[in-house]
Amino acid sequence: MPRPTSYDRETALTSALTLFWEKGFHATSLKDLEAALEMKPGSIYAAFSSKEKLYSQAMQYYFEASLDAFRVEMAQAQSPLNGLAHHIRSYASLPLDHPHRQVCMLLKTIIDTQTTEPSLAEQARNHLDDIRTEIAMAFRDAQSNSEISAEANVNQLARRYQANVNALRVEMHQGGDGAGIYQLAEDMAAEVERLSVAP
Amino acid sequence: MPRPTSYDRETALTSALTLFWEKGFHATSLKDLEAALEMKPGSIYAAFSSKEKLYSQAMQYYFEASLDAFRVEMAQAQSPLNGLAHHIRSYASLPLDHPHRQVCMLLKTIIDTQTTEPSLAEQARNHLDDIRTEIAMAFRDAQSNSEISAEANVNQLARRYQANVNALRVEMHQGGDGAGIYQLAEDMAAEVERLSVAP
DNA sequence: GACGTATTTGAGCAATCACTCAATAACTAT
DNA sequence: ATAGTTATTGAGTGATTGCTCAAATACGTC
Repeated sequence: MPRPTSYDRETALTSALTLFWEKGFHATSLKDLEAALEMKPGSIYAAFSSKEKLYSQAMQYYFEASLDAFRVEMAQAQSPLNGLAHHIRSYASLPLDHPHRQVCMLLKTIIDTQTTEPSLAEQARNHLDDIRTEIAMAFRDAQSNSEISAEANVNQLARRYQANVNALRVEMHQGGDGAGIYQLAEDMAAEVERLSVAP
Repeated sequence: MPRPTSYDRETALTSALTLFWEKGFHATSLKDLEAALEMKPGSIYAAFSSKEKLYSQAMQYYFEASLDAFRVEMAQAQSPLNGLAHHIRSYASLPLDHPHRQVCMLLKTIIDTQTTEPSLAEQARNHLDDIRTEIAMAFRDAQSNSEISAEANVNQLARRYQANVNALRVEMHQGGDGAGIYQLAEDMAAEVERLSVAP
């Protein structure tokens, strides 16, 4: 009976995500969003309530997509440790203009909104915690496989691993030369592989 | 002959720095700055030309102070490698409410202004490069002392070191529990010390 | 083809943004 | 005291901010 929506929600969220990720929460205006989503202000507010809630939903979408992609990567890996090492190397081999060659959206959100929109920062923090838990699970899998030592502290390893990925992406964000970035990723991947115990 | 300025430039820059560091470039309004600097808009513009130039000067001030502090730390250290390891540990032992328990101002600037105020981002990048050069010099000193291997690539070590510090401060920025942070810093410091060759 | 429902429209809202400038105040030199 | 010089003042600039809402529109149903 009613008139159906003319926009695709997923497409709109993806556009919003790209824009927010690029410019940040404060520097992105509704005019920018209107252009990117090809929606008029009224429609945006009918669909997403507010700029902050739109950001929140775009971030949620990003988080779910990232986690899914990570799980797929791990499932396809030869072993958990291999998957983790490969994941790091995959960043360095991204094309120079790839949108993932920048700081993680969640990290950017925390830095951007910690003092001004604490609820967005908190959501981002929670998502990062969830991802770290997923990383810890991969290390635990490696433990179950006897790929790494049974005494290793998987939570600590996960924290270090995530810190490394964050640092790598921060370096990439600066658009640095390929060689330095590649070497850095290689160092970090090697650090993961060094955990492997002789079979 | 002329009327002297009533404000202290260094004090004003420090106040501006604190505010910008906390809220970021875009979320800091001139009203905020007027309150923090205790100056009226006209005076601010007479002294600093624009919001962007004020930010630039505050960042410059931050950079010089940071570099000076780092050099003092290194000069006081028992050895270059000791100094570098201690520097990392010093972050983790900072009081929980200390203003340095957050992401580096230069890193925040890059993430905040990369697409919107490219010249600020470039300035921040240059400052970070200068700091990395200083770190590389410390590693070179360690090499001269035969504290680390003569074959070590000091530029690569410096990049890794800086990446670690960035990652550590990103973790601290999230206000995480003391134990995890402490352990992370300890891991990173140990990584530096592991470079030491037997005497 | 007309009805009822829900979406889309876009001009326009008050508030805030970075910023300006003519007037005033505060100092030194004479 | 007075003159000369510069800093400070703060009301006010036009532009832009996030957001609203009455009107117009597009659909499925009967």
